[in-house]
Amino acid sequence: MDSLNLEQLRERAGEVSGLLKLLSHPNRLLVACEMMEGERSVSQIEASTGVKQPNLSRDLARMRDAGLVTTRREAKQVFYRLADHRIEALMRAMCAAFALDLKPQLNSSPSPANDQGVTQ
Amino acid sequence: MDSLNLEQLRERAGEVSGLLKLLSHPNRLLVACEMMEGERSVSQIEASTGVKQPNLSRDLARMRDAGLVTTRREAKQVFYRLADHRIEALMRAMCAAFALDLKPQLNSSPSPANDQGVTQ
DNA sequence: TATCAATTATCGAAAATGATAAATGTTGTA
DNA sequence: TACAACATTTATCATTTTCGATAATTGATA
Repeated sequence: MDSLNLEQLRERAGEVSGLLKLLSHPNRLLVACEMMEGERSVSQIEASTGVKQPNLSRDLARMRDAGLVTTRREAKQVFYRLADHRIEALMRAMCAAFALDLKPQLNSSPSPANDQGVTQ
Repeated sequence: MDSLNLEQLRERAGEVSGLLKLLSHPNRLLVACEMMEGERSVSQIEASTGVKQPNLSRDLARMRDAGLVTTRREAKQVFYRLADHRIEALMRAMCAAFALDLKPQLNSSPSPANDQGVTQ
C-alpha cells in the first residue's frame, strides 16, 4: 500500500532525482539546511557551514540553475534563499524520518528509527 | 521557523546525504519506488524499470551495502525489499512534495507545487 | 551438464570534487 | 576619475566517482 505510480514517476524520474542529487552531497545538504532558517549571504553560509567559497559558489550556482534557490543582491553581498517549497517540505520530512531535530528546543521523540547503522 | 539543527546535521550530513545519493539517480529512484509496493525479484525490477541487469545488480548492491534493502533467496531468484522505513517515509513525503500520485486511484490534489520548472 | 537468475569484472566516457588562481562586480575614498 | 578593499563568481586542474555497456562468473535447479 501507499506506493508510487511507476509510469508517472518514470516520466519525472530525471527531474526528481536531479533535485535529490542537489541534496545528496554533505556540503549542499548543509547549505540547504542553513537556508531553511531564511535568507543568507554567501559569507554567512560559508561561515556556518565551513564550505570554501569557490566551491560554495559553484554549488549555489547549481542550485540556482535548478530553480532551487533565488538570489537578491544588496550592495556587495548576495543573499540566497530557498525558492522551492517542495524542497522545504522534503527536508522537513527528512528531518522527521532521520530523527533530526528541528529547532534546538523541540525534541519530542528520543531516537525513533535510527537503528540501521547506514553509512554510505 | 521549522529549520534544522545545523550542529546536529553536520555530524550526520555524510550519512544522510549518502542515503539521498542512493535516490538521486533515475534508475535507483525507480527501483526504490518499485519496492514501495513490496518484495520484488531482480528480474521483476528489471522488467518494470527497464534497467539492465548488470547495472541493476550493481545499484541493488549499493543499496544493500547501505542497509537500505534486504534480500531473501528463493531457489534461483533473489528478492529485494526496502529495509529502511526512513526511506519509505522520505519517499512518501517526496511524492507529496512533488505531486506524484500514490496508488493510481488516489489523486486528490490536481497539481499543487509544480510551477518551478526545475530541470537539472 | 545444460539452463536460468544474479553477480562480478572490466572498459571508456562523463561528471563531481577539492583546491588554487584569476576575474568580476560593488562600494568607499583620495 | 582612479583605485583600493571587499564579496562573489568564474576558470582551471588533477583526482575520484559514476555511468552504461559488454563479457565472464557464480549459484541454484532439474
